[in-house]
Amino acid sequence: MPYTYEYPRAALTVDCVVFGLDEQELKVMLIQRGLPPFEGKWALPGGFVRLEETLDEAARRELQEETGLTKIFLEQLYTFSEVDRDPRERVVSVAYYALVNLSDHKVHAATDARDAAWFGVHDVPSLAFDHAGILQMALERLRAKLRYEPVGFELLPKKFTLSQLQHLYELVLEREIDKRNFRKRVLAMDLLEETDEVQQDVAHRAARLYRFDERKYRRLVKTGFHFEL
Amino acid sequence: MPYTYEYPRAALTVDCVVFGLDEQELKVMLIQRGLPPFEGKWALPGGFVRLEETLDEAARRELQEETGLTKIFLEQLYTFSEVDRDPRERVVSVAYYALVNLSDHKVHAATDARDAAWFGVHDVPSLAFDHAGILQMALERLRAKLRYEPVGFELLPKKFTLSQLQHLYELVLEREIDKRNFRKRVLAMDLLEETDEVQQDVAHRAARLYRFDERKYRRLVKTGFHFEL
DNA sequence: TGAGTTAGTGTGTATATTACACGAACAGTT
DNA sequence: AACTGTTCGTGTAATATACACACTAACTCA
Repeated sequence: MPYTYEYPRAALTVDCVVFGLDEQELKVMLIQRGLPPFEGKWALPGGFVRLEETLDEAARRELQEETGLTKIFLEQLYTFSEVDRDPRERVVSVAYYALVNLSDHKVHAATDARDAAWFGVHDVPSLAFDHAGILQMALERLRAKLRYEPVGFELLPKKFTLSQLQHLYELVLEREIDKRNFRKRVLAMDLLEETDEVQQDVAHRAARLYRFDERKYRRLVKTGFHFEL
Repeated sequence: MPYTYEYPRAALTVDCVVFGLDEQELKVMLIQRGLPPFEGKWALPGGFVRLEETLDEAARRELQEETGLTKIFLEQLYTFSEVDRDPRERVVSVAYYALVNLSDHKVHAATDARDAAWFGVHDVPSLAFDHAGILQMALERLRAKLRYEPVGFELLPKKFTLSQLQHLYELVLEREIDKRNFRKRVLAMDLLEETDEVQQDVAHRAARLYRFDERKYRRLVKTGFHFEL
């Protein structure tokens, strides 16, 4: 069943840059393409937008279909529109970036992807389309956001230690942070709730677990509070 | 000449939020629609994206066609995709925001717009489509950017006084700023070049004119410098 | 020459940021 | 039971930054 229009139209896709945090590294999810163009190449998960869904919905649906990820942090990044970015025809792609914590979400490849896998952000293979550029922009955005919005917690389990949090900041921002000053600043914001639990199964003194109090954050924002780390 | 596709496609448009600065107020450019839907209503300038142009190019072309504005600061804002945002059919719109200085650019309405005019941002009429939401987001973005990127200069003439600059910050951020501290901070960044000219035709002591040194800014950014006001 | 208006300037105080090191806690090993 | 290895958790002093604040200078116009 063909669809006909008076003027030519670009195809519209979404692409997702999914970041995850591992003990040692910031990772990004890639899928190996099972279909042309760029068959066999690694690419960002994504696909065509349907007429009855918004872009956000399309991004979530594609993530679910291709990687099994659901209910994760997802935010629009930028819309890429170079005329020749897809060799087949004119395709405009709205890029999203997503944050997941690797301990809670196991990834499985599906449908039109041969395989899905995590790559260290400094160790990604050559990518299909203009996906390298999209990844680059997503990284810059993540680094910027981390400083003035509490998005980092999305990369950690619900309960985490202050060291894990610091480690995350060090990995993403690629600079060392002083432990005492970091803890002072974080706790001074009064957005972390101390739980009565500690880390399990570590071969050294166990660290206290904290939880990010998102309600409190939202309340404070309305009164002019401004997150900053 | 019809264009046929295997799957249905959304139409793709760009919409531009053009900000301008007047002595008293931050203004936004609106056009009065000359065609349905929303005929006669005020709306953001914009229109359909052609297959042979990028989104940036489309935004610049539409601005040129509808308002005569060229060579202005223009940056992508967000892509809006609510399924029913256009009553005719599915239309996805990529929003841009632009900054112009009113003294150098005179606006004239054209083509499919009945009229183009500036409105104070706190005094806009009811707008077509979801343009009120787009304007809202553009304002938030402008306020945020003003603080950590030197975009404010785009709203001023090439040579301006420190008072004009301060006035701009006060108008956009909607708070008063201490004169001495503001001048200290601005000059400490060492990005303004003092000209040997002063204001003309004022009925009081004339202020010195300054110029923003964009080259210097770009150079500094590469070495890790971070604008902040 | 006097009135009105904006330009231009410095200092002290409070607050925030930085740099920095060691004893406590716990698991595992001998 | 003692020892080893590892991470946890904590405070202070020095420095830098942010803030509050008021008067004289320069100019136009009546």
